[in-house]
Amino acid sequence: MYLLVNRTGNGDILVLPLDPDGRAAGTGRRLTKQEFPAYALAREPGLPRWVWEDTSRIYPLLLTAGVRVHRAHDLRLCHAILRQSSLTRSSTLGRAEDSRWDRAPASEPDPGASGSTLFDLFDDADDESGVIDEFERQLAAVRNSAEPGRLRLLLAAESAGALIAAEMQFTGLPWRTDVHDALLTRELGPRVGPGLRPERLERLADSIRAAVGEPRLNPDSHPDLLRALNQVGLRVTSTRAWELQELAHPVIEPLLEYKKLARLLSANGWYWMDTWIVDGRFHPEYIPGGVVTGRWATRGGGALQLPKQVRGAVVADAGWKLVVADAAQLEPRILAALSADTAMAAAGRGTDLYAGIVAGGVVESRDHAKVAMLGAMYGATSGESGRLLPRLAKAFPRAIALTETAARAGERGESVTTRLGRSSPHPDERWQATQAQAYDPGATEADERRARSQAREWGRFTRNFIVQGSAAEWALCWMAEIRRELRMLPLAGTGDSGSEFDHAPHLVFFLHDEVMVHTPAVLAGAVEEIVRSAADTAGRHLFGDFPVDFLLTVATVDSYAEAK
DNA sequence: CTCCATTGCGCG
DNA sequence: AAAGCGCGCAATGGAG
Repeated sequence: MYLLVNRTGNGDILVLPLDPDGRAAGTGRRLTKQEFPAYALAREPGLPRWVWEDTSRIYPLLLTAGVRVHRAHDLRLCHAILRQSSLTRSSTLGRAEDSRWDRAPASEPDPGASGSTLFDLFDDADDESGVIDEFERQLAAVRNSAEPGRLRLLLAAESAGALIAAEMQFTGLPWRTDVHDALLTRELGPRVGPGLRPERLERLADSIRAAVGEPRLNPDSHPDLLRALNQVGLRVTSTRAWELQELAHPVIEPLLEYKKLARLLSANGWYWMDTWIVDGRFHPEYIPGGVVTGRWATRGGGALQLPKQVRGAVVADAGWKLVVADAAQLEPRILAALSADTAMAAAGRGTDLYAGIVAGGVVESRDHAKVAMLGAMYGATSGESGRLLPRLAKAFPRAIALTETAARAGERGESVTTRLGRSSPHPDERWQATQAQAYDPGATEADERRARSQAREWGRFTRNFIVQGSAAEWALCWMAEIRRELRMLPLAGTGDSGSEFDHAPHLVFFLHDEVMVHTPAVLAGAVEEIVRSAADTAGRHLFGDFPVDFLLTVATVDSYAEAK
């Protein structure tokens, strides 16, 4: 059963039951914002699927009232998928002109809170039926597509992801500011005021200045630093660490150390801590579908780039544990399943996939296996990776053929589609124009070269899209399944009935192919079991009976730094 | 002053 | 442009 939720201009909530085809079925109710959570809670036992425009805007209303829902359909996210998918290209939704559903949402939080806003205009222009019509179009597009089952799974997974994202932002990641502060002080020296360098950093800056003989040099200025390096005879064209690493000169060691610590200070220093850690929790804003391939993005706080350096500050509460799980070699396993390459799937059965490739005699070392695989999925042509590719192609012809086919499609400007139906965007007009230019009778050699290089570039994008995007789908299904099973977990032993989320295991972090669950210590074993079985379930959802393993590394720890 | 591109580096 | 995908963010410095 569907329950459509729509917000009126004055902040009230309209709820309307819909039939399986998305048509109004029964009478609607008008609720105030305050009444809505209790209403939702009362309906949850019937496991309705809540249909709303934007989970990130409406769900916090429920979360702040302590109410969580099982299932949702996020119209904005699902629209984006169906609009682009080659599987629904001929649907009404696929053929329509751009509408408000195709425009980025205004980033104002809580539109109902203030009086007259842009949102009121929306509501006057787009009443209830606009939302119902959109939902009907989406259901029809799925129903009439060649792969309704896959698309339904994708939309459910995407929407579940939106629920999880809102919940994780709301709950936050346990973060010990005292541990973080101690770590910063150990590395950088005691905290100093804004604009000043901590002691350790200042000393390194002095060493750098002395080594290049420029007492006033600001090591944070790339142009100045580059000039100074050239001045002392170092033939570098940039100040990148990997390039400096190769050189022998007294300035190199302090400079590399400076760069590392300066990065720590600016990216995850005290200022970051003050800004993002509230009451012992890190609350990043996750953006489901924020990356073209379907991966999540984040806004603020750099949650997807938490350096290993500071992970020690992520510590479970007293009496609690962190269960950290990581899908091992996810993308190559996805590739094996996508291409039904049984030899490659076999190489990863019950073991590290790269080790399996070595054991099969394809290459000599795990490092070679890894660099060759990554190269195949990213489109490397030269170097070690390029040299090893033929051996992979011989051992795993189906897998490599799939990546090549995806690349060729991109080079022609065509889109590619993931396992569940997310399609890559088409290249823009400038790309098309450059290609057209190369076919012009008057085209120069340079025109052709430019077109070819640009075509290859887009080919590398589509080549990777199909793997990265399908892996993102697997990860969403995995996490959705974890969430579902966690909620069914009996909370015996915690002295709690289970309605209070403060006492139940819950997801607190997600990083492309890695999840973290914060759980009462007594339930850690059960959580590990759930995380593992959810991976198998996700594999079956995407690939049916195809015999591919999705191996996990799972660790129950007190601190994130202990995982891996 | 604000806006924007560039550089560099963190993550998968 | 590291050799090859996808991101976010901070700092700098030039342009307006």
